Amino acid sequence: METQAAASTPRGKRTRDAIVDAAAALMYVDGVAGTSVDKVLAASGAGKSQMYHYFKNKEQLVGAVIDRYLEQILGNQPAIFTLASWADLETWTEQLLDVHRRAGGPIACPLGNLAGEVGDNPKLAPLVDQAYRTWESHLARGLTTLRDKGELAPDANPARLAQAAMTSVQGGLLLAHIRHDLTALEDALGIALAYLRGFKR
Amino acid sequence: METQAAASTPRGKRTRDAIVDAAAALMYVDGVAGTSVDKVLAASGAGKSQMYHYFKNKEQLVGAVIDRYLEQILGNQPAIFTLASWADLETWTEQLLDVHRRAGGPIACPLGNLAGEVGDNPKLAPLVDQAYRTWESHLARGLTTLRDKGELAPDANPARLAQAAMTSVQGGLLLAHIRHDLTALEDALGIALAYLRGFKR
DNA sequence: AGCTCGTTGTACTGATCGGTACAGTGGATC
DNA sequence: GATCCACTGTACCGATCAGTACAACGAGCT
Repeated sequence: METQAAASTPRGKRTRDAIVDAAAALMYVDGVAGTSVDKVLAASGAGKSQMYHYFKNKEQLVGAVIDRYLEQILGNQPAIFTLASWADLETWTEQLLDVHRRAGGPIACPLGNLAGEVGDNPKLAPLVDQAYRTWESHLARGLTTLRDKGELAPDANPARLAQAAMTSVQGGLLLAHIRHDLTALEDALGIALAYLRGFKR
Repeated sequence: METQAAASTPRGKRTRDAIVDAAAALMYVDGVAGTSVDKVLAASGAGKSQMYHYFKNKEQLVGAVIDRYLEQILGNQPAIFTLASWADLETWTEQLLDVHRRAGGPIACPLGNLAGEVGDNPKLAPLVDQAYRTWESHLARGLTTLRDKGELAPDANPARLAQAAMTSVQGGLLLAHIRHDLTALEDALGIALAYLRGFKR
């Protein structure tokens, strides 16, 4: 048993989810190290035995939180799953902005927040990396669709363009975060879209 | 005595600097919360009484570290102080890349790493914000120079363009960090430069 | 020499950390 | 209704955390 972290009962699944949800919410605001296991359990109403029943250690919990973040992020930008036109790309950027316009919490990407702290943790860094790659792959797939439909130049590289778009999203969110001002993200997305349109066919 | 953190003797200054240097290096890799005061003191060879002689608490040490990061960053891209032509801008991006090409440590912006963790700390977040604004202001000043020389469109907004460039730098560095691959930064800087050149006159 | 004050070393404290031990409990299955 | 096992509650552990107490040092000044 290496991975552990399974729940075989509906009740167990609910408890496990509650722990991950509480951890995700707390770590979004206070960071990984700033969120103790005890706080997570207090917030989720679970006991310590549950936590260590489902997770080998805190690191593994953080791993589950990273997965949860990816789910939340993609769930907040559903247009990314069906990108097939330039209008869809605009819709996608609008969804991205809307998430943070209705922001209750801080303006920030939960994965981006983790990136600095988790940085070079040998167990966690690959998980963050993978999450970003998954996110980006949806973008790349959409751009490939556009290219196949002849709306994007045949020599355009969807993977590379997708990475460029991701850098804009992340940079824009980072600046918007520390400035408490969405303008940085709006501009960054505008520039990214303009750049992509440069490959319009 | 609110700020404390002064050294009035050469010896004291050396000790204080050693503490800040050690803290800066450790926090770059392990993050703020992951770097205990004890580790900093062990690495700097100082004792606890020194630390609390020069800093009221750990938070204030982190404040000094943020300032140190800004000094290091600007010191690594001296072209930013004398931007006066399009060639200077290219030189600047090259310096930015060179820093991380000879990287011993991780590919990352120390301020960007902090951004996620410090996030919404009421004392530290403003310091990170201010550091970024200072950094960006040098860029804006350079763009203003270009505009005044007639090499940039008169209606171009240097502050806004500078912010756009910063988002590219930060986004590129974040992706390059988690991918251990400078390509993301190279592309981001290339796109940023191309965007700026769109306002060339 | 003696005084002063910035500076230093070491020992300590109470709180909190991640993680463990262990005795249960409750609902499904036979 | 006995059994089984996933699940739960609580008490506890050693380590480490940020921060404090306090006695001493040492260089410049008079």
